[in-house]
Amino acid sequence: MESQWPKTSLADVKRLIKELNRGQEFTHQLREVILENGGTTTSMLAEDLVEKIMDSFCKTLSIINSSNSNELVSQLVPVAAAVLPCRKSREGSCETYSLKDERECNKKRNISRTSVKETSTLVDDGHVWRKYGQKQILDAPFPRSYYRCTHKFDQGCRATKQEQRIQANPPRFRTIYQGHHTCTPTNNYPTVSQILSHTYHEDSSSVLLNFNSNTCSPTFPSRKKEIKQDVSLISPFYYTINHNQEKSSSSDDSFIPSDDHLIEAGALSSGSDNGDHFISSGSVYSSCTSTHSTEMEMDMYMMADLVDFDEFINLL
DNA sequence: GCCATTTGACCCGT
DNA sequence: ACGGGTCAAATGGC
Repeated sequence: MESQWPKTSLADVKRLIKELNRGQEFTHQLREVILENGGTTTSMLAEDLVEKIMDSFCKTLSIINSSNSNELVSQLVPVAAAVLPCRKSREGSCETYSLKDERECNKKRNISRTSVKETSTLVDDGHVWRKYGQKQILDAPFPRSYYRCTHKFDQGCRATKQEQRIQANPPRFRTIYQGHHTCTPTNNYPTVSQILSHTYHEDSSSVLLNFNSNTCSPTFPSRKKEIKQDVSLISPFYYTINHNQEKSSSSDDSFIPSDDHLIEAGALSSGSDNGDHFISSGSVYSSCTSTHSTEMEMDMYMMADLVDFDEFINLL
């Protein structure tokens, strides 16, 4: 299968995967260290691991950048900045993050993540919310509803959202998500091999691999209709690896023009399902369709868990 | 009876 | 002082 890839693109993808995998492993180790220390201020070891994670992600960005994939980089940088802890400038540090970036990062540290989604209907984003207030907003024709994650008190999850109707006819709703879910999953996640095995054994079926280790929602549905999760919250991007030289219709932003395959990235539209290119969030979505395309949507927040990227790329 | 929603009161930032 | 966000008692549905 590797021969189907253009050499340079394949090499870049493999390097990218490897670096992501490293970041995953280091993050995992860091979590272990933090857990061992009972969540208190950690040691030089933890600091070193954070450095490695930063290095890993910076290299990933450089690899992508060298592939002239500016659009993907433009999406990766803010995501990585949100994921990774800010740090002081240090000799030999990755050039991807400038001092200005770090200042911006520090400035935004205490600002909770916010995203806005406008939809024609109030869709179930897969999370369990508890309404805690409603208020009439000045100069707004419709009241605004306030929701918090149902796990706010039992798990300290601080995710909230606001919903407000902004237009009567046709109906239009604005949902503002703040913070991200820190509640723990209630079930186990499949491995990549499980995903691929499941996918290829069930023709035209689809499965979801959820990277979102803090999700409150079901994570391994077998049917597309069940794969409805919060798209806006995690600022996702996604890749399409098309084995049939067909440009995916799920994105307008091709970042690696290639001979045999396309890997695409783009911001997701709100919860759309356009047949073969179903979009979900916080997840890797694999679809074994008639075009044999595989879509991967990667939640960069959740790199610490679940997926062996080397195994994944080897299986492609 | 339990749990989610409603809604007026209160808090806080500007 | 005002407006937006949150709290918490009251209410309603199962």
